[in-house]
Amino acid sequence: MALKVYNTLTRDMEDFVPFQGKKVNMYVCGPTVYDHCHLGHARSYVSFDVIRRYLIYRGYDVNYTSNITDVDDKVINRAKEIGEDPFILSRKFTESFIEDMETLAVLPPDTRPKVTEHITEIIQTVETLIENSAAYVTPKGNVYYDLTRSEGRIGILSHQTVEGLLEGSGNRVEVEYDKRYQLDFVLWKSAPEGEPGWNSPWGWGRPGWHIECSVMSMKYSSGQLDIHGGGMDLIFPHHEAEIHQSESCSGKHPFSKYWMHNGFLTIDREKMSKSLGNFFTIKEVLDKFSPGTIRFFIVYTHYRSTIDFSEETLEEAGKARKRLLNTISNVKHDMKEAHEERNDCGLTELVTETREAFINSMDDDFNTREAIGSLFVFSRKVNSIISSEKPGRGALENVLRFFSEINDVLGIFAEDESNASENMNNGLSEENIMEIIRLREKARKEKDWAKADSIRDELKEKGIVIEDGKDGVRWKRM
RNA sequence: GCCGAGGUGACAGAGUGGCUAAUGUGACCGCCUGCAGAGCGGUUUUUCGGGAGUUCGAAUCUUCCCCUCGGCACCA
Repeated sequence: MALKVYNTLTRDMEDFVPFQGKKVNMYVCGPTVYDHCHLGHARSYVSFDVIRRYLIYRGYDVNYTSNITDVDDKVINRAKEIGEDPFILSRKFTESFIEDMETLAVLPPDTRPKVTEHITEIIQTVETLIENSAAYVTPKGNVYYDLTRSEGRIGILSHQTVEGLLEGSGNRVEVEYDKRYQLDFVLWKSAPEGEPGWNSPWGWGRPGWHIECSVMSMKYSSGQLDIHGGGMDLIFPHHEAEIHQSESCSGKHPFSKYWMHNGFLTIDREKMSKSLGNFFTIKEVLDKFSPGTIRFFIVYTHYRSTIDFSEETLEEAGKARKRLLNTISNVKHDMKEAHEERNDCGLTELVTETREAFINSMDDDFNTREAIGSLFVFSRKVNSIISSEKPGRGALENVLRFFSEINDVLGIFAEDESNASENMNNGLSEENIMEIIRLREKARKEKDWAKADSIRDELKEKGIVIEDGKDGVRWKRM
């Protein structure tokens, strides 16, 4: 079965066939860094991270670019509000963003271009557009894209008619703009001296929002993309503007072969966004939930569906994920006592079956929900096998290797957690813990329950959970 | 106004023509246990917003109706 992808451009499921063989140029619109990123951003970048990882898993050579919009009216306004230098502000939030992505196990892009480092190229591109008579300069020093150049192609991505678009924009005519046609969009925006900006052939100013993505995506690919991604809110006007600009500039069609858009994250069914003020930053959510839980929460939903955020849904995700983590830790535990003998107990076949199911689901437009569903089945079966039979070392290793293979794609089993019982952190070494557990065992033998329980409580406070089982005591870090 | 998404068991959420619909949470039972928690095993929902139709057969296709939600140049 071939990999299928939903393409916003055609509104259809399509077989994924890149322009050239196994090479995939992928670009995902990055954040405007005027504040800490919120969970909605996490949703987008984690979703595309999984898509990227899966393509790699399937043998594609992925070149992944994701930008940082580090100059923009929002950045400047925010800086003004709090009396800070806009460039210092954007650098600070760029760092915050990168830190969040690392925490959530989002692989760093191959290239992470910043707008401020591409001003020359942006100006060149705008010049090219003017030369191609696809753009015009106004007396005020603004440059607009001339949409009459895209006659018949307006609404190509948003699937709206010109009338519909005009009507939609009717209520909010931007009077301060001096464009010829209501739907024209700005490529270069003149700015008063003293405001952040750059010199250009049209005077002091800044790039418009859309042009940067065209410039950077084309620069770091072969001029055409296989996949262009972003949040659904970017479909119009941002991504559509990119199509017009890029194609007018390069002459290559299509600018991007596949357009992929992730669904929103809502709170009480309302879109989480900065402008509505109903957002939680990634850092805020990290105070209450582990990175693994947050990532699992996102990956557990199909990337195009809306996810409604609440503490309950995150808690549920955490519990669900724990089931899988438990199997991993159970298998690891058994490995210690497993013999070399080749007692497979059907595990190898189970792994093969599950891998097949996983790939089938993921091939279907990255259906992570269904893919994870098959992992739960796998998990249950493995638990069942290891609790009733004694599989050999090789078979257990095979299971662990499979989990790690899955983790390469989904990134939901952070090593530090699944490995918790192996490592030492929070002040207590394994030795120490074993020592304490021996003390408690002694107390238990003497039926000194009070003492045993108090030791248990004490360990719990330090984040160590004791489980009295059939064959001895197990412990793990929370 | 224009465009779009969707209504599936207590909840969340897969499934888009065919064995009385995954999976997770919850609930219940059992195992384990000094107790507890955690863990493990099992059980639970004959049902897919409503009507009509197509079909040997539909949650899945067609049509009508009802309802919810999102986008429309700030936005992941």
